[in-house]
Amino acid sequence: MSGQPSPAVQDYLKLIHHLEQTTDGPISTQEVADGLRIAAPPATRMLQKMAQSGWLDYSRYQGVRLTDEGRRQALLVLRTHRILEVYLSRSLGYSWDEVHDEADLLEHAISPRLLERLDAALGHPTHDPHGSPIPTRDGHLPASDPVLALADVPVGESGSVARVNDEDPDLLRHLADVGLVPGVTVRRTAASAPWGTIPLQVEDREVAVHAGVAPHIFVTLNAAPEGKESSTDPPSPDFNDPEASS
Amino acid sequence: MSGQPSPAVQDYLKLIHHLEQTTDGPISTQEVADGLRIAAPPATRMLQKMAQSGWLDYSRYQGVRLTDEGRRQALLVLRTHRILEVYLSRSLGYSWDEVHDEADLLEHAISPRLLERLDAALGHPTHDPHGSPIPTRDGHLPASDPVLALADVPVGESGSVARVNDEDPDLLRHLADVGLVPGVTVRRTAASAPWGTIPLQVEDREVAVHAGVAPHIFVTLNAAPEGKESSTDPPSPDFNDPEASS
DNA sequence: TTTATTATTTACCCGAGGGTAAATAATATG
DNA sequence: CATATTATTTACCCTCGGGTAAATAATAAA
Repeated sequence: MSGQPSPAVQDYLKLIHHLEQTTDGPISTQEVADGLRIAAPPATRMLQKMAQSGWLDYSRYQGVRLTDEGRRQALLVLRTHRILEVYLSRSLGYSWDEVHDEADLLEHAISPRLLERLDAALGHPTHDPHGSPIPTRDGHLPASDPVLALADVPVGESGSVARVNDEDPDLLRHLADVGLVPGVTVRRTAASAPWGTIPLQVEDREVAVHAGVAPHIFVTLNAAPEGKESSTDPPSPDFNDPEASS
Repeated sequence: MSGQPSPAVQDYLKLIHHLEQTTDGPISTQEVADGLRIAAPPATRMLQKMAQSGWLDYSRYQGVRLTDEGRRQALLVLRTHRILEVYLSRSLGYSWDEVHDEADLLEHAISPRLLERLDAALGHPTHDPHGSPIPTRDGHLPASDPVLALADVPVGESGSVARVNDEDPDLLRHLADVGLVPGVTVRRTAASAPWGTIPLQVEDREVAVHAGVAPHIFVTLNAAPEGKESSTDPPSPDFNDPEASS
């Protein structure tokens, strides 16, 4: 049903997939309209049409859910987006707070062939610069290790930064400044200090971040809960290395 | 007037500029419609609208001409297109017969910022892989040396390939095969042989091309009309090096 | 110079994807 | 439980950029 989705449909699919990641129920028309910064009526109409095309399950007044085919398409768009992010970051010197907007511009214009060329030139990266996994060519997300928000890491425990929230460029710049990028080892050295500050050990440095940033950083806890013992090192496959900041 | 032209308007501007290169009178509605592979009526309507926006001079039944502002815009699109061609060719291993289509896909999506980054990364190239000059950032074409179609080069004369027609991928593949790429030295060794074949000396090799290809190759004649004497070598500034063929 | 041919234009239609205003369903509140 | 509020939907509008059919102007041929 419906060959290649239009750029607009791709944007809807991408957004709905994103919203489904952080919501369990169906996605409301309102959330979609807000996310795309358009009015609700055109969103309703588009969702109905996309349901007819088989991308969504839609029931009046109840919101939408991606179908399997819709999810596959969404993941293909996401694959394009994230490969472009890696390319902009690694090959063109973009900092990781700049890549998102530029990838949004390019993701609907690039040919499948160029995409695969970029992917190959990059050595088939598995994660984007923020640590988000890159879906496979056939539209599936490989299962990833369980992660924990840094806010929920118990005091004393350490782990490896797996992914950071990429929605706020200001946050990304700050994280680059303090060295909280995917792949680094981080340790909660103490309970939250007064004035909402969280003391951390990032690699060898002691830093303190505002409590508000902790929920946006996701780590994989180290196997050994105590001591400096690190059993096997490579839980981080091929993380890229976004430069510090602009 | 009219801030950023839409992708469609950009395509019209680019085509009209191209047609003006090989036609002296105004460009007819028919030529535009044919060039864009659309029907004449929508072309008429669009040309009228573009005239209102100040891109074109249009008079009923008489065809169109680019205004200065229209030409400037067309050259900016061409700049984007050609820088992308150089990038695809040099940095991503595209052969010179593949770059055109891919550049067409990307030229409307790339941000000005990324474009300037590519331009800088390439060292501000002055010509695309086919030898066509790249317009400047402010939308002007630097004056270039006079060229002569290989078909019009007198027997015995030699010159340097400045530019080749980039409209036919098959022709481009053939030219790459025989080594007729921008920058090489070519010499007409004899008059056209029978069966429409033209004998040439390309660098050190003797080749013969079909007479039909000669009008699509443009050379700058060497100062010295005879002998192997080549006065000063660098009339070709920074030509890129498209690989042989796929 | 009249006529046939071709190019151009006008007057329409279409789908895509935005917008508003108003009706209706769902939900929260008194 | 009745009512106020909010979300959703329907019914309509718009622009953009394609399309056809038919009228008209320009041009070539008889």
